[in-house]
Amino acid sequence: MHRCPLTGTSSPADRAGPRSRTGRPRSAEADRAILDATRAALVELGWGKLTMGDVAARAGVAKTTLYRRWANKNELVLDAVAVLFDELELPDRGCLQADIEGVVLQFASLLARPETKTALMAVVAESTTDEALRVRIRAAVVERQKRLVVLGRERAQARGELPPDPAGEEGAAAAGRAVGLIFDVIAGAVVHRALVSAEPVDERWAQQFSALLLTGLAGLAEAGPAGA
Amino acid sequence: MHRCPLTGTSSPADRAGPRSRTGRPRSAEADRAILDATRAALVELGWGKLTMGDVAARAGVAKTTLYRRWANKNELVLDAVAVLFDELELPDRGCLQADIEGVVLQFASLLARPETKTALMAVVAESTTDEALRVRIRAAVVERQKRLVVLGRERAQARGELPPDPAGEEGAAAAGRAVGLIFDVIAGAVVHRALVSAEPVDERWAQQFSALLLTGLAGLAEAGPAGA
Amino acid sequence: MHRCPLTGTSSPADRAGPRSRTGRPRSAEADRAILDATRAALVELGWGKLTMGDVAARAGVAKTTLYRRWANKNELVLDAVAVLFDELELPDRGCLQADIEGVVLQFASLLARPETKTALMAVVAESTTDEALRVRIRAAVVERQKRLVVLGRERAQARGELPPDPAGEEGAAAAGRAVGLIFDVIAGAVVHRALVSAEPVDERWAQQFSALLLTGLAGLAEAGPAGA
Amino acid sequence: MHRCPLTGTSSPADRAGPRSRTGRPRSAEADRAILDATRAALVELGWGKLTMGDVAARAGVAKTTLYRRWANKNELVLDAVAVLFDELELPDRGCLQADIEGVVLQFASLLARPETKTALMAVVAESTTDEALRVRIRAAVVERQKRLVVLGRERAQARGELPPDPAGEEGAAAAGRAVGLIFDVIAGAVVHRALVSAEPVDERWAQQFSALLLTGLAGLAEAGPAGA
DNA sequence: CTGTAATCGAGACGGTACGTCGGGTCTTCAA
DNA sequence: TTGAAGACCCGACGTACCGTCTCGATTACAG
Repeated sequence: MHRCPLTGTSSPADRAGPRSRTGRPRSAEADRAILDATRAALVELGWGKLTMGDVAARAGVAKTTLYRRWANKNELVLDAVAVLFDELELPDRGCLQADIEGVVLQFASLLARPETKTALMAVVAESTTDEALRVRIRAAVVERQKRLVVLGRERAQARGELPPDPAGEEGAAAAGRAVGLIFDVIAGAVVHRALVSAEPVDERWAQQFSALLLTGLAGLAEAGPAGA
Repeated sequence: MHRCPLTGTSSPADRAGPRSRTGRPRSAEADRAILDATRAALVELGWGKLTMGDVAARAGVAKTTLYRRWANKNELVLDAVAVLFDELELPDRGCLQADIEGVVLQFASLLARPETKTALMAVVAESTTDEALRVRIRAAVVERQKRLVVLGRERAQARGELPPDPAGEEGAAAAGRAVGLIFDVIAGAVVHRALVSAEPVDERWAQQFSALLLTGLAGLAEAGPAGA
Repeated sequence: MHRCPLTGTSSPADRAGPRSRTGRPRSAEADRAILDATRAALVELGWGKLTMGDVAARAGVAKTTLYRRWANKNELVLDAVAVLFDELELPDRGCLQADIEGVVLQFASLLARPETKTALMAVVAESTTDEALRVRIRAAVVERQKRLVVLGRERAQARGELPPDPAGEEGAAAAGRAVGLIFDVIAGAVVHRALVSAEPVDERWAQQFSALLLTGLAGLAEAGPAGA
Repeated sequence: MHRCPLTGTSSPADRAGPRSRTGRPRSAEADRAILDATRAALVELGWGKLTMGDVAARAGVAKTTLYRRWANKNELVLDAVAVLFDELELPDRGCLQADIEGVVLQFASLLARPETKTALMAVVAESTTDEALRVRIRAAVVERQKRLVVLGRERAQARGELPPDPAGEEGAAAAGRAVGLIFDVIAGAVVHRALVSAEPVDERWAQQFSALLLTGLAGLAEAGPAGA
């Protein structure tokens, strides 16, 4: 296969290996048009009814141009949706609970967008039988969100709301595990409520959840050094 | 339309509307064979490559027979997978934390099965553009799991690990919200770790997660009566 | 391959082997609609621009229905055009030369029809690399025309314009060779003038050609018994 | 358009309109390589499966280079095949019948070559819907062969086997018609036997055909002055 | 010896058709 | 009425060629 894995930042037009020195170069504008068209098609049609031919037509591009860049619908849609996760930020709201509430609501509003909600689950579903896609998801989605957790934790430690990371190699590993745990709890709870339970993630829920998590974190911090 | 919505317990062969009194009765064996074939196909092919024709061939049945019982692929797969959730139980392990750990590991091992993991996410993805399917999912999956949370909570209250539900209509509502929250946190975290982060849900993770949740619940119980 | 060779008379719907006793039978109307549509498309578009999709659309039929009956464009077009050769007849014009002129003009007017002219050469061209097609052409076109030559010869013999076939096995072989030769001369000359030289096959040409052939036949008949 | 019609003798590299005095000149070697590659591809693949890209690759040349010289597949293939007709000659075998037999066998052996047989019919088929191609075929194939007929006739007249052309304008016209007729009969019969009837053009057939034609010509010569 | 102008290989591009596959329906015959 | 078989319509798939285009790099001739 001549396509190489997405690093999470490179544009697809770059991904033709070592950039062949000869021949007509790939059109960067086509890249942009295709991704825009993909998002538009997701909004209108949803994952299930989105077709490669339709995306090509919307982008004013030949189908071959799509397939030259992406091996299949999964990878195209993932790339199209991944950039939306760049919008997530962690504004400083003064205290940890407010920060958590903020990120929960922000994430929830991202999931409320039709292109995100329909695409994300579908791509995860496909990734259960497609190792390459699983790797791409980690790079394009998981890592992009995890850094928010890392940042929030550091900020809370700076404020004294959480104890500093334990020293040593083992301490770093424990901190890493904590970040992973927290990330799965936050993202998992929000996604599950929004898409599986199919109930609204509103202010009240965000507040209750944040309270639960905050207390839990405090307990974890106490027990952590000894327990883990 | 001659098909009626799945209640979550009835067998598909029962669902032929007013049950015609004449003609050849539907084969119950066909039902079983179809659902078995569906699960087998999910394991081998995953959701994306599973086809109705293939399921019919595996089951030794005509496609007509499938469509007489299920309106489409989504509903068939959902029914085929839903019964797996009946395996989930809540054995009494003596204390709340152990109970939580138990249910987490049990759910994780269910999600580790290829037919569950690929089908669940796919069906949820489809449900974002299919209201009927969303309803079916609630009945077949969400409610089936939620009762475990309810049961666990009652058991913990009986043991005195959690305060009893507040009285009154408003108290019942608050209790309901708490169940929903806890359910989304547990199921969401496990699903997210298993499928999105794609990392193992092992004893250590289950223990850490349970500790986090337990502390959180205690805090919630204290603040709950006043705060919510 | 599940398709069997054309016998020249059977309808394509019959050609599904031993006629499976089960399942929905093939639509005879679809057969007719497809062949009609093929001829119409040939007239409008010519061989080169005729597409399977377009034929299907004209016939109000799915592409799969075409492919279920014919393996490719060549075979479809051949079948569609072959029936036109049934129109050729040999009216008794009283003497051999007049009969020859008649058949020449008749064949020329058949070749003047756009569907015939574009299709015939194309199919012959393809047959140079497709043995199965070559067989089909013999059955559907060559044999259909050759019988006219046989008939004309018999009639001329009855009139005493040509000597009777020599007796014996060898005589029959010689007669067969003569028929083949005459056929290739007539059909070849007309096709070549019409399509390669691209000049009109009019009364004058037909008369000249018939005179040439008639004299040649007389000479052949004289020399034949001894020379061949 | 910068391409001019083929005269039948010019090399494609000459045909760049007013021949710009500046810039890099076209590679004559490329011309040769392309035509060779085209013939090779015809042999291996036949007309139907021959592709421009494949020819370019075989010739070690870019597709651009092909299209700079030939407008399309038809014209390229025609040019590639046309030169083969230059091989046809008319060796003096002493008498008219022998000359006819010679030319028939020679033409038959040319048609037996796979590149000729597949290309000739295909190009003729295309020419039924392409006027420009028809003109090209006349120049590249028809005229090239017709001169053999003219030559053979003159030789036979010199030998006294055929009467001399009648004098006057009308006589010249009649002679022209006779050449055309003879040409279509010879070429048509051979092509038809070889490609449509798909039977061998061997010595015996050639001899029988020549006898037929010779007698016919004699009769035509007698009747001609009066009848035409 | 420097510019101008055409060529060359390479390969991306917009199109059109291909032949196949899957979804879901319909038709026939047998049970 | 159900069930197996299989034809049907529809629409998308991913591929293959077409003929065009844009690159960077050559290669001639003109000044």
